[in-house]
Amino acid sequence: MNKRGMTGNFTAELLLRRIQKVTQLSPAEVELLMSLQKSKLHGPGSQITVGEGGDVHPRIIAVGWACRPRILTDGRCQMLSIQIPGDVVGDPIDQRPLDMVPVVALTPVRTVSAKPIFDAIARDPVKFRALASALALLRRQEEHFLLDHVVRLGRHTALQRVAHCLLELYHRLLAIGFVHGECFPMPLTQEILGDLLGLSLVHVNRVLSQLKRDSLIEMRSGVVSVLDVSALTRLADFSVTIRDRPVVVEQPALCAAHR
Amino acid sequence: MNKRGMTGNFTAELLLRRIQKVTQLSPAEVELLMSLQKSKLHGPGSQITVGEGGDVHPRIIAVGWACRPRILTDGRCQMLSIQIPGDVVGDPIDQRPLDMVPVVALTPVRTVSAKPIFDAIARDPVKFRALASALALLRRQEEHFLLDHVVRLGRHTALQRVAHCLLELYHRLLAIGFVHGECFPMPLTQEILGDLLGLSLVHVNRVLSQLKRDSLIEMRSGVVSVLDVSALTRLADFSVTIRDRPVVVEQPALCAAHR
DNA sequence: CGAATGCTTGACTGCGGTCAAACGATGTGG
DNA sequence: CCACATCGTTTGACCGCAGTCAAGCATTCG
Repeated sequence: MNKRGMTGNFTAELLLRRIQKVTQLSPAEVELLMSLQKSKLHGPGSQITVGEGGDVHPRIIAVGWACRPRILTDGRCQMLSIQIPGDVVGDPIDQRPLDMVPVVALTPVRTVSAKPIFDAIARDPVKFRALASALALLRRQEEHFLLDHVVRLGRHTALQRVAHCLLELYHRLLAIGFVHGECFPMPLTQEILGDLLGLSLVHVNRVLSQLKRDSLIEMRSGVVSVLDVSALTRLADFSVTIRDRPVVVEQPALCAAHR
Repeated sequence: MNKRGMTGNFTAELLLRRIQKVTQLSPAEVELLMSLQKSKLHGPGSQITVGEGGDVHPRIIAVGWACRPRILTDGRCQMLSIQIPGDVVGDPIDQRPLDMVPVVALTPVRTVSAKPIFDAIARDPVKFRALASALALLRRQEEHFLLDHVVRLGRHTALQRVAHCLLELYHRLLAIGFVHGECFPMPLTQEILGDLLGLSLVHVNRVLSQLKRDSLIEMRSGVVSVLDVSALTRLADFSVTIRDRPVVVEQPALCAAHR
């Protein structure tokens, strides 16, 4: 159904779209990405990256949303991240702790194995040089979201956290073409949002109601409409730093900005 | 003053001690580490990693404590991490966002340039193979602390956050031989602790008072005594996962533990 | 239809923030 | 040497954001 009548490998197209916005891939690399097969289905609650033997399998999310939960001893839960289509999980390079954490499907999720990619890069680093650096960029983006997550949890009010989270999702979904006008799909329940943002289910609901009341967003049946991006951005102290190098703080004077 | 009468390069000894607990280095690698010179002094509030031109310089902290602050638009501050002697900052490999963030001295800090290390690894990856993998391990440890930080900020009470933080510092300082008995140096002010743990200065004080009142810790003039490690560990839901592979969660069932 | 899941609302409570003042230690200049 | 400023800690009073408990509602599904 593609305009160019390709094989219709919907899977890698998202990742490809994302990568090609920042990196020029060689034909061989594009071909490798488009050749990925063997998609696998994961029901909600099942682990995506951890295989039967306990070893980690790299996979690309094609459809559905996932997360990386950390379960506390009292049974409560804190999400480290949210994964959406086009995200690579279980990246074996560097054995990063974040990628060693189990990834759990939140909706029905369809993935393809990314092992051919990493095998190819390991076999011929030169030929797949651009692809490797594109994946490194994805890793950096992920860590960037993690740093934002820390600030969000540490210093933002509930209102700011929800707004900031919606904006992050807005920009991430924009990059894979999932935003139509000002609307995007948002299958996360309010309980999951609470576990992500360090809030209670009830309070997430109250905050969302307020955002709706103030006409900043709309939300119906799994679809969010961001009515006022700039107002939301101001409210959430959100900075669009999806680029390569983060902004460097001007002042050497630590927290001298304290008034 | 060393038992073996070495050059007395106190600097790299801490890093060396840390590395040799987990990795066997070759004589050439040890020699490289011990040959590092040109230590530089940074006053409190000054940036360590960012040089004059805005480029990032890798350095090893020899003396003093530092942090990675994120300043919000309203002037408040959230620390992403705390750095202690033996920590490598501004690691250029992978251009990790965390290592691109400015590192700011909290006390007077003495560092040495780690550039010779990364140059050597780039020049002869085989010869300095063990050193490279040791540095990769340090990066992983750092990311591990970051993940803990997220959980701490998201789901812990003020009491747990402070306890958890003290335990993290306890174990990190233990690894570089800075813990004597149950005491260790702790030059962080309560304001900095607040900025690290997402709490107000006042509340940090209240919590510390409570921990003292309950005889879990003592604290006088920049020295902390952990009186009851196990009680503190239980209180803070702290897990000692400084090893290579993090523990894998048993249950595939997401947050089914929710009672 | 009932059961399960997720959303919404209200009442109440308490953890932790804010404001303010005072105290102790350290340092500095007249 | 003392007066004074600075920095960090400590304490009290007050308040509000957000958690908890509980019930009711909406939607989907078997």
